Amino acid sequence: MVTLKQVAARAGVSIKTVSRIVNDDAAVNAKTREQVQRHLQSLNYIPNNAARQMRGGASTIFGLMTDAVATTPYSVDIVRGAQAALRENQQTLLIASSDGEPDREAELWRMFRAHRVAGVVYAAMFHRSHDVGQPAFDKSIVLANCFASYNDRPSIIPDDEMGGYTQAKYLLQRGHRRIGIVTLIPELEATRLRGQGMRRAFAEAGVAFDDALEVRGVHGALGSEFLVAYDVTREILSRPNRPTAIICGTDQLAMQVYFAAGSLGLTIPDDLSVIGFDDLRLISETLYPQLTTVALPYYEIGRRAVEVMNRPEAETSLSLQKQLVPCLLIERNSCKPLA
Amino acid sequence: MVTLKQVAARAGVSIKTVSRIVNDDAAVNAKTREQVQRHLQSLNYIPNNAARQMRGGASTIFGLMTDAVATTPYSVDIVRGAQAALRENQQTLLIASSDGEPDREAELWRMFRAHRVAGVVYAAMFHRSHDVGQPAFDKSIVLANCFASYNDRPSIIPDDEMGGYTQAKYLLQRGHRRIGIVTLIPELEATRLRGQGMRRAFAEAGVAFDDALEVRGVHGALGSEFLVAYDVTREILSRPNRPTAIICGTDQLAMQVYFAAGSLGLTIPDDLSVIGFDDLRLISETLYPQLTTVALPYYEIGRRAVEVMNRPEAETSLSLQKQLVPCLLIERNSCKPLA
DNA sequence: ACCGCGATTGACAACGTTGTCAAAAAATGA
DNA sequence: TCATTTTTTGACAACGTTGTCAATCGCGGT
Repeated sequence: MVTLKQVAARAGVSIKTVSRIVNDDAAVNAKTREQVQRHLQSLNYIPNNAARQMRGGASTIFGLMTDAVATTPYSVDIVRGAQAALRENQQTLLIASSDGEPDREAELWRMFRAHRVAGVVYAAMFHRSHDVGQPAFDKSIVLANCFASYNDRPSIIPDDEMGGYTQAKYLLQRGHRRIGIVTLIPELEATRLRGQGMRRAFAEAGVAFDDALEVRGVHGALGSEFLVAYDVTREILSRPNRPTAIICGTDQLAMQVYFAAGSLGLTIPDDLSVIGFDDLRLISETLYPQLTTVALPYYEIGRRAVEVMNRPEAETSLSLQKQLVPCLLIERNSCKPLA
Repeated sequence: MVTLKQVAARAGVSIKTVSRIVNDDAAVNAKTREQVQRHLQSLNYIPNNAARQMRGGASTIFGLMTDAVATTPYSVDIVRGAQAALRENQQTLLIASSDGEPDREAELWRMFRAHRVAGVVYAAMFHRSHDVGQPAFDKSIVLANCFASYNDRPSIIPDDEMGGYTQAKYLLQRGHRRIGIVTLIPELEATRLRGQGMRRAFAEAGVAFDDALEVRGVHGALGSEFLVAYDVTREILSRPNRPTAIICGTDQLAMQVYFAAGSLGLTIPDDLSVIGFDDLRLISETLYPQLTTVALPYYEIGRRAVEVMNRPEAETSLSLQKQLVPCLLIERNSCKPLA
């Protein structure tokens, strides 16, 4: 690799002068600058980051650690969002995934510290609580899609309560009263919050919430789930007074709801309205008819996480500790007002 | 951050001695070692990678550049595979995405060079041809999911020809003769190769290939596609002598085929067999009945890409220039032998 | 010609690490 | 005991960069 020294030798000036030009630093004679620049070009000089960092400058590398569960592929949008924010400042991302193993996670922290990263985003693939056991890490840590149980770290999470509220309100406003709910695993923070939001919407609309219409669409422990949405949906749709709409915990569940409805001869949205969650475009835009859903703002979460990290500590006031990112409605064709 | 110097001062030995212990290098007196180790622990020393690298050691950072189109979320498995391979050697990954912009791509190459990465994996989100315009880069570059048109770089790609062959053979072996094909955009390398593979399977089985049953399931240019699989499938299923099975270019297309079949009162797999491609678990395992499909080996592609990069140049013989990774059949419940 | 000034340039140290080589200490053999 | 070998340790340089400070240059004013 070409070094300043080599360029300096070729150009017949001192190392420092070349350095100045590279960083377009202090005043350099226009003529010299031009000369040297030519050599920089022709030798294809690129500054050595390691040397720069060692010299004491702020590191431009950030770390991103995920607990990577491959079942939620769109969560990588967190990474994309983070990269977009980093890009603005010419920073880069060292990424690694712990696969959920604590040993591996400790190893990664060491690795990040070895690289002297300027900060770390810890991104969970499910909205959940997570305690980063790294008091030794002196740089900023921001949690994305998860939060510390002691609330002692800034964290960026989706506003699931609002998401549930939005789902319910959308259907209630369109006249639906008997609304089925196919939920995710109750252990998930998301499930709890969304249920809360739905109940708030029902209360606001003055409609009684019918617990009997709320069923689990997923069974099994986290990590080894299996879907039962097809069966349970058939069941609630076969009841005497069947619901006119169904709220789903995931677009994936919505997919099974579509099939269950089809198997009973019900057409969406004419006979049944369906609303999803996540906006996995792969599904929501492919379903027929396309799915009205509430988007999980992964991209925005990643973006904000980096933004918070780049902000001077001072600004990271208490009010920013836990940032909620809105979950917005994406209207497509799977819902219909009740005549 | 704690340095060797600080540890040395505390332990009352020279910097070099501490260095030796950190790298459990030459012979060090057992007693000294133990003493110093205690201080290393208590001060929580972690070697500074930048300094190490500057000293001349091989860089442990690799670069991964993607052209990130968010529509194929599972392609991130390439990243996961790469990380798995890296992990074995304590190496790490600097990732960045060009978003398909050449300017941005050039910028990223500079960035990778600035960090003196030991090699770069260029991963495309679609199997396609790509020419890395970086002759200046002296480290190894491996293409993943894409290949150089001059074939001058090692590249790891899915064996799409075999994939298409597998799809067709699977159905032919089960007695299907009239087989519909819902394809991707013809511009894709994958489309061409799979078609080739299918024709090979038909020829081997002595069955005439009916071009009339091959239809496009996607319209529009790359990047702004829209699905028409639902409509075209309904069309071919409405013909007098309708196909008994359908081969899909994607699980996503298969999803629409399911809905098209349902809309005509056809049950899968009893009235129609369907076979997909990609094995997007989000879809293939959620469809009802679950989808038999051919897996795109993204994870393996990523793993091998790093493996090739870590191999000394010598071994990268010509035979390795273009590595095909097999696309294996994942058997589920969407196909049925013809009675 | 001389002085002083600003503009331009360069010598040198330092960042944290490790390879090289020599010095010091300990162990061995006579 | 002393010479010799072996083990253990440390001084120093170097990697590529930039901050500090001093040196040099050009030029206008006296």
